[in-house]
Amino acid sequence: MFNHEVGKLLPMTTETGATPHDQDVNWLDESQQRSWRAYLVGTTLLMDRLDRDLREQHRLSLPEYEILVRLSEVRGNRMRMAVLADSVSHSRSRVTHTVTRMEQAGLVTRDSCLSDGRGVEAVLTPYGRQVLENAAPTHVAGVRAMLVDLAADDDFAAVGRVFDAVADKLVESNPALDIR
Amino acid sequence: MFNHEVGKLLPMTTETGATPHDQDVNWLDESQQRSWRAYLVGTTLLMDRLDRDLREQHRLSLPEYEILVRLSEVRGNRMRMAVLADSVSHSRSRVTHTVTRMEQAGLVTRDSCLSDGRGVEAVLTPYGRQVLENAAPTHVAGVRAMLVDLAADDDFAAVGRVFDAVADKLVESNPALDIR
DNA sequence: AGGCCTTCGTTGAATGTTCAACCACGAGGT
DNA sequence: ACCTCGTGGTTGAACATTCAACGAAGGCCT
Repeated sequence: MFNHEVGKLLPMTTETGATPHDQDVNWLDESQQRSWRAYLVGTTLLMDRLDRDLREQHRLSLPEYEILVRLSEVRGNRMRMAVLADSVSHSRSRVTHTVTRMEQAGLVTRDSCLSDGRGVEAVLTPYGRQVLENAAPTHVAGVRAMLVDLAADDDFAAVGRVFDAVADKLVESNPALDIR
Repeated sequence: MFNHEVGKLLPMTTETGATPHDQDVNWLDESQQRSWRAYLVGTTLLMDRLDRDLREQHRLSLPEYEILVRLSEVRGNRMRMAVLADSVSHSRSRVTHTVTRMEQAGLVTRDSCLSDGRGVEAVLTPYGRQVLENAAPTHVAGVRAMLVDLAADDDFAAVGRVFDAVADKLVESNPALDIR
């Protein structure tokens, strides 16, 4: 018998039935599925919105904003490219491109690293700091309005725990290769 | 006095100090900041990884996979483009492009809608179903290993609640405009 | 029938991201 | 000094996404 209804599964579960090596798959249960899908669409909409707000109000993308924040937090307002990349969890290539755009916009400059001939540091400019300081209030307000203030404190703390674990796991299992 | 240390704030909080209209900003507290950042990097790493796994093992991107799932779940395995777009929370344009690629790969076909001359339906092909059924177990295993099984049941349920609220809020406040 | 407004979906260009290849430099061994 | 290897960062092309503009059809009103 041929099963045309794959079943109500979240973006990933697909209770098949007429498929190769099945029933040894550990599908998500109903409630897990709902949570997973809520997370998927919620995250999509949220990131989309935060990015849009920053762009419209400050001509800044979310990834650019994150880089400005990282630079603003360290002493000297300068960071090696690789460290910066790790800290935002983006590929090196991506950070190179992003920093190039930010450099053209006057938000940062590049400076070669004295202690290591290969190294390059991204440096926050006064203008970059200014843009960040203008953008930050808008952004925080958005994060509150669309996320933090919608959740019970305990629930939001749980989100923190869960994704801490996720990040640990994924940094851990990072296939030594420059996987990114 | 000029404040060079912006302060330890999450990707968004930036306790400024020497800035325009400050202190009327409702910054996140320490714990909220940690949660927010964990969520940001965790999500980045997680999506990255799930996408990579699908690509390497099944020549399928995560957005493509989600579309296959949606189609597989609905009666007739066909869906209007707009409904599909809403269900995955992507822009119509994006879905148009994605479906075009998927059509070229033989995963879906397009069919014009009889009841509405403007309408177009995406239809899952048998091959598309096959690819989905092959990919699903891998994908679910990934979702479990990098997320679900790392979290306490209560914590994961909390994630569901939080992002349900987020999605509701954002669909709600959707500026009537075809914002996407 | 005509006109106006909206929604549906597509298009192509601009923008961002990934991917593979690459060069320069540092580290360790001989 | 010389290899060899790994790392840091960049490059350009391929690929994916966004954005603004558009044509086609439905809905409504007169």
